[in-house]
Amino acid sequence: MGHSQADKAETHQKILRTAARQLREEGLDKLALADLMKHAGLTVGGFYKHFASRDDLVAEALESIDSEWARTVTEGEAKGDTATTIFEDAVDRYLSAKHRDGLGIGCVFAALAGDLARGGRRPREIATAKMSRAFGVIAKLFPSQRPREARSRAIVAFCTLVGALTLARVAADHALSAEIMGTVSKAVKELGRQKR
Amino acid sequence: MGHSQADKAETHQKILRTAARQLREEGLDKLALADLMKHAGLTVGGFYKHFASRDDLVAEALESIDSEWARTVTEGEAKGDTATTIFEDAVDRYLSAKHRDGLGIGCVFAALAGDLARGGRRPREIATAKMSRAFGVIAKLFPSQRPREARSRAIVAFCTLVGALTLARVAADHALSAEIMGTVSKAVKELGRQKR
DNA sequence: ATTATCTATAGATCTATAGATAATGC
DNA sequence: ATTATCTATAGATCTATAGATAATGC
Repeated sequence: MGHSQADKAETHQKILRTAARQLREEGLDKLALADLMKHAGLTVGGFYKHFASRDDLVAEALESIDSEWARTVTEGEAKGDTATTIFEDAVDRYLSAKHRDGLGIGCVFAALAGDLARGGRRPREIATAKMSRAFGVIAKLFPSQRPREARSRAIVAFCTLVGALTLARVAADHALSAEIMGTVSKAVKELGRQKR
Repeated sequence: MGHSQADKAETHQKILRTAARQLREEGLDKLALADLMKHAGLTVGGFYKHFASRDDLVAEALESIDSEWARTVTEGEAKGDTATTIFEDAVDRYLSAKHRDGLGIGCVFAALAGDLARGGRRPREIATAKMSRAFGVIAKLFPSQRPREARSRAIVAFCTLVGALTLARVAADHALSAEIMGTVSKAVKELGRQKR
């Protein structure tokens, strides 16, 4: 049982990582603190030395989830990929069976947008900032388009991807789920290829 | 305090209507039976004369929510509107401030897709059937397109609309919320106007 | 006689706190 | 001395059920 400041910081991060996953898997309201702490290898009593309230945990955990889009772009640029290649790789990864079936490590909007829409001001503001950033990152991947067109298409692409992944997760029918992902993947890639 | 069979059937419908609204407003898991019955003008004790379990209520309530799309099409055809007009009116209504701010009487997917994705088999199967029907209804509004194209575009349109409304509800920033709805509205209408 | 509704409550959650224990760090 | 963690629990939920009451309908 370590108690050093370094140990505490590590514990804090461990709780956040666990919460970030469990929130997306279970929903904003269903995550239970005792269960969270158990998954983090701790007990519930220690929780309030790390967070002033459950709401604070949720806010910090949401903040800690960073966009895959930004990471994908940085990696793609390091490899020298074109913007189109980077965008299409990101779309493939977004609309993959792995992402569809991996709620806990996936897109925060596909997992939690419904909860966030009903949520308090703070979670919604955190999510809004992430959304704006995503629009910006995607728009930059449409360099052959005029800036205003690129932003519009980025917004449309993002809404379409989030809607498609969410609905593919709802679809109880495997074939329908795959059809949604395949169809939308093609359509969204075309948005990125448009000139003008 | 009436107890006739007719009264009971009326009470049953009243509970369902109330639940259909409250489920969308609060989420699949947060609706509380005592609160539901109170909103329906009753007390919690009577609940289990109408439903074998909470799960049964949720399933029946989800079933009872019928798609606005089908109704819009029937009404439009009665007025003699063209398919394009019907589609674009429906898009305008879907991406309106009224729909965005009226969770309880709006699209079941925009309100509950996240919850449904995590839900049990039964709610998901009910939702899947509704989703398939929506794809079919929208595809028929694209009569100038070849059937397979029309279906693909209908799927893309529906995913885009659901994603856009959900994200417009999340956006804490009014301008951003309006930008999402306006941008997506234009783009989705273009999908309907394409020939080939 | 049957049953739709009511009041009341048992049992199972879940958040937040109290108090004990054992390690850190001045 | 301070504090990170533990065990235990108070108080507030929520689902489901028990038993009383008052109306229906054979």
